[in-house]
Amino acid sequence: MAKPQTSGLETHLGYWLRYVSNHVSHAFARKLEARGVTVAEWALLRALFDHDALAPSEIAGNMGMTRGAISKLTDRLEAKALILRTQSRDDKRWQTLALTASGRALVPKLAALADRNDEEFFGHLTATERQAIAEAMRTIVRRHGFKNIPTE
Amino acid sequence: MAKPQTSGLETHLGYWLRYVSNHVSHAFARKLEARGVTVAEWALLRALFDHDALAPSEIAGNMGMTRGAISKLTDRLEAKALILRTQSRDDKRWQTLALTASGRALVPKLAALADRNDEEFFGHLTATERQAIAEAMRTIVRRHGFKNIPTE
DNA sequence: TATTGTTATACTCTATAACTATA
DNA sequence: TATAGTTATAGAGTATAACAATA
Repeated sequence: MAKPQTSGLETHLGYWLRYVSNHVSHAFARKLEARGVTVAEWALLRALFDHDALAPSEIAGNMGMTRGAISKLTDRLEAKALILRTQSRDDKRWQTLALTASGRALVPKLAALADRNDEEFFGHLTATERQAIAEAMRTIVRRHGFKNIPTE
Repeated sequence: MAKPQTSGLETHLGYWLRYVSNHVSHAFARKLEARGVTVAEWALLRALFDHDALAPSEIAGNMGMTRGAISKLTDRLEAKALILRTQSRDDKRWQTLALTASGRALVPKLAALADRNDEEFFGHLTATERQAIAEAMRTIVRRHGFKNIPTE
């Protein structure tokens, strides 16, 4: 009748999610490494692929990172010639970020790596299982009002 | 007929797991902060709760961390008087780590925080849903031979 | 030599806060 | 003053590698 007083690590669903997520993410990071980018850089490049000309502070809001973190991230991406900073004429405090030609060319290749990584870890699940898990995760995001794009 | 060439972030199950896992883990970290420990420290303390007198290199193997990382971790835990380092008599290269009285008293309180955190994020799911997700994760761990205990 | 634990270095991401330039 | 972007600092985590002590 007495519940165990001290639950173990493996009794928590959060433990299992973190366990798998860490490995999946690290495997993805190793794949991206061959292209010279990190997971955070991939997330930003992918965002610019759809919405070019975003301002750093907008990105900070979308991705749940601080402006300082975005500043360092864009430093690295600019040094790799994957994005371009442009000052706004109207308000010189604002910048807009956009992909360079080589940045835009790279994104589909990175997306293919993401596809391959997902297939590697979740390919054995049925489509129904994958959808059920994804839906459960989306529900949790909705219920808790998460605003960040994960970058780890 | 043509598949989209450049898949988006949200098309990958790995993205959703990382998204939710990061938030769940950060929420847990904030709860642990009130007790002055990190998630990595919690995982080590919980391991010692079951298997006292582990050697740092054994822990490194179990948790998938380097010996250097364990060394820093045990430095902090010893400074907080939660664990004790003891040199082995037989082979002076070996140490054994064990919980102090206050360390042992703390673990059940941390476990309660973990229970509460899990309930907060996954409590709305049915037992069947939770078990299905946990089982899917365990299967992935088994298939890929993961060896690390997640500490982020 | 091989192994244990420690230390040093470097990098990523996180967070806070001070700083500049502009409005 | 308020805001955008930068920079500095500090901490936790990762990884590699050199190191001393011991076997």
